Amino acid sequence: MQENYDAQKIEQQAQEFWDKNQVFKVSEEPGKDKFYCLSMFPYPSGRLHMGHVRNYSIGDVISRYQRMQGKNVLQPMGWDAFGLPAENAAHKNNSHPAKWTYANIDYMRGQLKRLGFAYDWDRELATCTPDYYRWEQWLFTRLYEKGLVYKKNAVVNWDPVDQTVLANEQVVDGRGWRSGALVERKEIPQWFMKITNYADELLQDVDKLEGWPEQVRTMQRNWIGRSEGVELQFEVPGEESLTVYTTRPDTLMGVTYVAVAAEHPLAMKASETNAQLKAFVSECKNTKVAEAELATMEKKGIDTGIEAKHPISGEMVPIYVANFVLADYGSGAVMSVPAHDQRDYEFAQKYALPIKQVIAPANDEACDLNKEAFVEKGILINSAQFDGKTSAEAFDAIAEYLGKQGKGEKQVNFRLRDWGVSRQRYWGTPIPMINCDSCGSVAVPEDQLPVILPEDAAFGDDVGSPIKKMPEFYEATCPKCGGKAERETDTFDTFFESSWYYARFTCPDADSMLDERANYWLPVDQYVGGIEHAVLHLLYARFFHKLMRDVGLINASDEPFSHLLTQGMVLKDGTKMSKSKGNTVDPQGLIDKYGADTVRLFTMFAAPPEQSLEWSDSGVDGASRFLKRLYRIVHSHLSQGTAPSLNKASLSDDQKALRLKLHQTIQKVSDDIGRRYTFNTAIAAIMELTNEVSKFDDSSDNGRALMQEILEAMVLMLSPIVPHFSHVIWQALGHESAVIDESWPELDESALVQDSIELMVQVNGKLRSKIKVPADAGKDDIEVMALQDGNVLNHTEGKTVRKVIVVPGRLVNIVAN
RNA sequence: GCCAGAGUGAUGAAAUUGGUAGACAUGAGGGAUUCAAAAUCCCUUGCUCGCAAGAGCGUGCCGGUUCGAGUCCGGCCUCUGGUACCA
Repeated sequence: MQENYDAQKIEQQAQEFWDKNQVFKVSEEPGKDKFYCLSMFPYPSGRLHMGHVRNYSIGDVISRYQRMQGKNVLQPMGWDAFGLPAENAAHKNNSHPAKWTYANIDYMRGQLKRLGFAYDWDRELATCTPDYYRWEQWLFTRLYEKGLVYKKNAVVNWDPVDQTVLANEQVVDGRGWRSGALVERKEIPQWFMKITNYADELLQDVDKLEGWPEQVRTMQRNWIGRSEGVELQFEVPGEESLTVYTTRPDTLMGVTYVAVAAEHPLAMKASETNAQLKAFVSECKNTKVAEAELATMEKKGIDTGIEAKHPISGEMVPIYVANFVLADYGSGAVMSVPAHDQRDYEFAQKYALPIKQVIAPANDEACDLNKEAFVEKGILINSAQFDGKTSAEAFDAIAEYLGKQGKGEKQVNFRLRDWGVSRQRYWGTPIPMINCDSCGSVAVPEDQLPVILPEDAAFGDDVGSPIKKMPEFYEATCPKCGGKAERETDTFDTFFESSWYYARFTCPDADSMLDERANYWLPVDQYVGGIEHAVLHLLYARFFHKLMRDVGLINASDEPFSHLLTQGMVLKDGTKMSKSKGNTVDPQGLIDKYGADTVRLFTMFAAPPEQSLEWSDSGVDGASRFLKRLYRIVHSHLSQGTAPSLNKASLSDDQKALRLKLHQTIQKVSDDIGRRYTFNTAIAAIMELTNEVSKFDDSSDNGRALMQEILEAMVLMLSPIVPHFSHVIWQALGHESAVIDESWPELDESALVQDSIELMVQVNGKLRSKIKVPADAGKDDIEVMALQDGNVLNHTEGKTVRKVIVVPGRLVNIVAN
């Protein structure tokens, strides 16, 4: 063994061994417990950033730990390769998205290999290859046949100067980021997937996800947002009735106006003869298509001059056009009850609309309608025949009344909207549809798939998707009538690709979307990724899993990910590290300077995985110091020759104490890595043990034997975290085998037995002393010992002891006054 | 706005089920070693008072529950993520 720790050399040596012996390659082994550990695959943005290193280190630690538990572990890696940044880079560099993407993949693959992650690289996939995306085109056409896909108009951000659709992040202060033009909302036809058909199942199955963090389950539930309410109609003389949905039908008698979206047909019609209204509708066009924008902007509205008839009272109420009503959600119209809804209240105050109280507080709750709306439930007043009913009773009574009149009925509603999958971009999967003048939308037949994205498209500074200007791409023949038709030039939302990659990894070379191998490996046992994906990506992947199940591709599971670890963000200067913010720390420099193991160790040590990690360059030194120190300890131990075997029966007190520490450490580290996933405290425990070991100077046979036992256990426990270091040290410690094939160290319960333990003694909840008691001491004995303690007597003198609380193994609290 | 988190020394953090607040590490200060430096090793390090023993205070803010609260409850403040076309 070389005297000094040379990370670069050791890491090269370990990696050559892994490569040569193909140790990460894995196949189905029926009869052996499988463990599928997946880290969210990266978008190939150029270089790895610290968030990647953190994410993949976590996944690798879990994978290697599970392998040491004897599991058949699958850990794959691939590339989420379609997306907007590639197009932006292509425009900027006058290059091509494909070229940029593939170059990034090559570079980043090298970085991942350099970090020593135990991936089965034979399963690598990139979503921008036809071999991959053809199967989602195939699924889409199947779903079209099943009626789960449809086309409708939806609003996008439109840049009137560049004549292109903008992503929300491309809209800065209401203007296009390139042109600076005021962005307009524009309705265009787009493809949708009926995720709402699965809303009930997606919601109910959240209950099954016991291996998920509670916060993510809550976010999923809230996002789906099931509510029970009533859908009802307001007649509009001479026009179509307005349909509205409310979760508070008990407040129906308090409706004083109705609001519709600017894009609503009624608004459009009224604005034809009303210049002021027309100007307002036009102004409403200048808001970005983002919920946060709509929710925080100043609420404005204008009277259409049209009135609607209240379905119960028959009174006429004004119809307003309001900028906060979503056109493509629900019916584009809402009823307003200013007395019992805060937003309606503020709107009514602003436009001097009547505020009619119809709910009185049931208890002594505050209700001052001069100050704010009363939003709690209560007892109905001013509601004709419904007066005196509770809100709950009125809910049913009003729904029943409306039902009899044919003006409404109870309805379950979801906040979740259908998934719009069309993107007006180039670098994505072509949507496999053909538009025929006589047949309408026709799916591309299976034998004509894949629809290949032309990678030779011209890509200059001209914005917009080049395939929209490529006749050789869009000119097509209608599969139904054989007539001239046009191919869809929109591409899929990139969430499409990331919604099923986890399944494709089980059979990346299958000549169908999935084959039987999927049922062996799925579901993913442990999924690891950023908390930013807590809602959308995870929901879409759950949806896809159910879709693939329902077309018969998966039969053994209803959910894709049984355990989820949501890794916190790596922050720099208090904000997310990301390429778009330009505050990334390049891990490459650290790897070059310290080696992969130090970078991995520091990343795991700096914070628990679920917590955000504020990056600081200092601290990496500490990780490096620890490895050097441990290396020196091993070197010095080995320089004394081969250690004899341990005689457990004749341990000295010091040896016993150190062996206790060792097995306490094994117990803690096993729990921290195996159950808690708190790698930082696992490492801290090993560091503590190292500190004890370096104070231990004992060259007796049993001393050296104990040292060997400790060093071997430490190397095994560290091997998931610093695998190169551990690979080399393990062999130096005299083993022929590779550490990656070893089992996790075993706990010796007998080493944990202690004769006496220390208890804290409090007087009135304040720590006053510590006492040492026999491990098997009874409560009464402990109480007596505590009360006799010198400093305890100082604090109880002149007082009466009222109560003594003994918490076994922990503390004694004496209550005295 | 809404949904979900977070807030503890100079810094990253620990405290797992309501039971020693600050483990482990960084930084800083002091010392050893060295011609010198680097590296390494040892000691000190929440604040205040005290020679010391020890005492008081201390986990974003205000209040509550409890023998006991960083942890539970109510109300705030600040920051972070998501908010359906960034991924």
